[in-house]
Amino acid sequence: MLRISKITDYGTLVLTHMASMPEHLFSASDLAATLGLGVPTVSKVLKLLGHHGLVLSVRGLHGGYRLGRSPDQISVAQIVDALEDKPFGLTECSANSGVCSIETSCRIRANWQRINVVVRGALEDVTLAEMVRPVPIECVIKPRLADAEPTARLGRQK
Amino acid sequence: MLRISKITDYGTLVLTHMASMPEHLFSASDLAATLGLGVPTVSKVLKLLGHHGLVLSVRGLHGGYRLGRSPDQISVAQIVDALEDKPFGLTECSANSGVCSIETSCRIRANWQRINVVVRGALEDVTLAEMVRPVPIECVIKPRLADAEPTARLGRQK
DNA sequence: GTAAAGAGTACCAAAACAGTCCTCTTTAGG
DNA sequence: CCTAAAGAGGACTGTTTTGGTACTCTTTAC
Repeated sequence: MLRISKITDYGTLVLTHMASMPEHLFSASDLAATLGLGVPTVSKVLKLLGHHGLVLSVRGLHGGYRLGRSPDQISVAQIVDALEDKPFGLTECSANSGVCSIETSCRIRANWQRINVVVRGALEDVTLAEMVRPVPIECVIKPRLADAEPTARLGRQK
Repeated sequence: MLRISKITDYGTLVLTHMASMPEHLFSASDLAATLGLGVPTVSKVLKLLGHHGLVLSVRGLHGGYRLGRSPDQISVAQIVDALEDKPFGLTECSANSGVCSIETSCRIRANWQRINVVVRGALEDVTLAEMVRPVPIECVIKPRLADAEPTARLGRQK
């Protein structure tokens, strides 16, 4: 359905927050409390990020996590790769379905891969450093394409 | 998980096949047989496509479907819009989670929207007409991530 | 009037997600 | 060297999505 999973969303949140103090050591429970997420959830995210070197862990008493490299060396694509369980791609290579015998399907797949390249480029283009930087345009009022719910909770952040 | 759903995949297949004979009237069962898909599945796809004007239906005996407009007027984005049930966007606006009160989350969301724009642009850029055109490269053996031949039109990144 | 074709809706099984929990290892501090 | 805090690694489970089907109604050529 063309969405990133919740866990990836959490990942960007966690990493963005950590990027604001790149040298600081954060415990999972600290982060959970600060970001308003569950401790087990944050732990899971951090474990996965650790596997890909996006964060470094320090075990033992007074352990925690810190950023694995500088924020401008971490792209959104890397976060997605670390947290989404399936490999990147808009389409499953439908290679094993019988459909592949139809000659048109081959052309279709090639075109989807072309699209994939562009999408991935977009994800690689945005780094954590940019996520942290204040956004030029004001970001509060701007509605999403189909933002129906008029909850006013966004008003507090200016 | 950053994938299009199967139904969208089927939709591109069906439309691509129809685009090869834009004036011809196809019955759902014809298409199902040709493409090796189930009749109910193809029906579902065609019904949804019809709601968005991508195909026109002719009811009654000897009825069927034909393309709603010329292949170069149908973009992949339109197919996605017709067949994915949630509105386009990589992220749910996490509006209702408590996370929104954190000030960084606003910046993150703005950045995700930037990414959304690029992704959507990629989908809007590819038309059915292009999907039908023979692909320059041979496409059978080529593995997934390997190819990155940047088409001039698509090369928006960097 | 009938049969073929689409329209609309409801339903169910399977897969994916999200979140939690449990046990084991590491390590600072007393 | 014992303890408690923190991470590592799995396993598990309830819920949501999805994919596919089925059933009934409407339309229309002959």
